[in-house]
Amino acid sequence: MAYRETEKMRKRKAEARQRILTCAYQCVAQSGFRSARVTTIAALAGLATGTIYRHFESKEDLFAEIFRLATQREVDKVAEALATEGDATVRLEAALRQFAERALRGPVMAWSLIAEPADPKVEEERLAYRKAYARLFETAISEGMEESCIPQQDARQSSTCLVGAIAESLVGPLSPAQAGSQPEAKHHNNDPLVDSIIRFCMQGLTGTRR
Amino acid sequence: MAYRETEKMRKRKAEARQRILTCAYQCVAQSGFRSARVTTIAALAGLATGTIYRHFESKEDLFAEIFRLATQREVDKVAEALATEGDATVRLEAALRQFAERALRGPVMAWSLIAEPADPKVEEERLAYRKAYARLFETAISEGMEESCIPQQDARQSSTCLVGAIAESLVGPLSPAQAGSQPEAKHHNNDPLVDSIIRFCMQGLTGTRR
DNA sequence: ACAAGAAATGAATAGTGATTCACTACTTCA
DNA sequence: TGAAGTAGTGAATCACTATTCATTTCTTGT
Repeated sequence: MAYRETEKMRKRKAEARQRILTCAYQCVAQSGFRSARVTTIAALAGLATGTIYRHFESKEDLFAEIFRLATQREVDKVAEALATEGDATVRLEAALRQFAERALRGPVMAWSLIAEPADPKVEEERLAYRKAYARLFETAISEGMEESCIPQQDARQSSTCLVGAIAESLVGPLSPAQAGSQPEAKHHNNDPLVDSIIRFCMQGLTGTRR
Repeated sequence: MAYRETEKMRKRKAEARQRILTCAYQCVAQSGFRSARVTTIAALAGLATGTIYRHFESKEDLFAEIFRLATQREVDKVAEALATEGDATVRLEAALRQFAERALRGPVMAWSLIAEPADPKVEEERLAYRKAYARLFETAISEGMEESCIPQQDARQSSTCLVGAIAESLVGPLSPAQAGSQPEAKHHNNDPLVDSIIRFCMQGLTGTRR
């Protein structure tokens, strides 16, 4: 016997894998899934094309993983906003705001996550992603109903509507056609667009004019 | 000179074009854009593959046109529902219901129109399609504000939220993963799903609990 | 240093389907 | 009927990239 995988090698492989993910992420964040090429990613990572395939089954799998990562990041932020002080409506409002503002700040990635056409495996992840948001909101709505600051309703259905209303409102501003028109480093805090989305959503939830 | 396009020929060509559209429509309604093949469509229309290209620039163009047609049909129906008697809220509610119920009745086409990944030109049409709905709703909302049965708000923004909330709520039930589970000839009138979507939407609009 | 194996390489391959185009068949009109 | 022009045909081509794999380079333990 002569070669056995050692800790050092394991680590190096893990690093390579990580680097691939990072570079692929970068590609996608820069111009979406559609135009991301395996060859480009490999070059960017300083690896040969074939090497990608030692770390990932297929391009689709790689992309699905990127999607999962990007998603996790977003969902975590929203979960965080949802975990602050205040009654359910306050927390939900903060969460919706977080969702919308983050999307407006990273429009290409947001668009890829929300609306860009993609391969089946990625689409699957997308459904999961939307469900993750919906679940988060659903829980908060249920809590709100218990605290009775939100009237009785089908929490799952309402959360789906929330996700839809926000996503749709963002598609216009996010879609690549509009890409150039967004001045780069805009803050998007207190964006009136975000305010009116949130007003609609909160009204839909509470049935209370604001 | 010997051959000049005559009325008869013009008509025959128009018919062929129409037939292509019909067959393509059928393909899409049956299994979506992704799996529709130019060759299949040609065969279905009783034409050679190449003939398709005498009538349409490219597959993308053909599909964009189908999308436009299908869209027009749907939008017209919603416009119709919006043109009935009653105050703005009543009419809007009827329109939303029409939108949702029609989608549930023709799930494959609805999914293609709402969510199926597609080529850029088709995606462009999709944006237009969603905007067409939004515009319709927007007008009704504005009317409602004048009639003061709907409180003051950004009508465009709200209409976008409506479209998003409905579309998102339908994606789950329509997505091909669920396809088999829908018993074929279900009525979808008084579907509780539709009711709760509509409740959310109308609350969002009016801020009035129902 | 060497043998045994693992990892990396990247040019060549392959699958997929849209699109082309040289050719045939048809239409028109004198 | 025949010349001129148009429509229809469909097998062959092309474009695009993901993926493969024979070969090379690197690691490891003796």
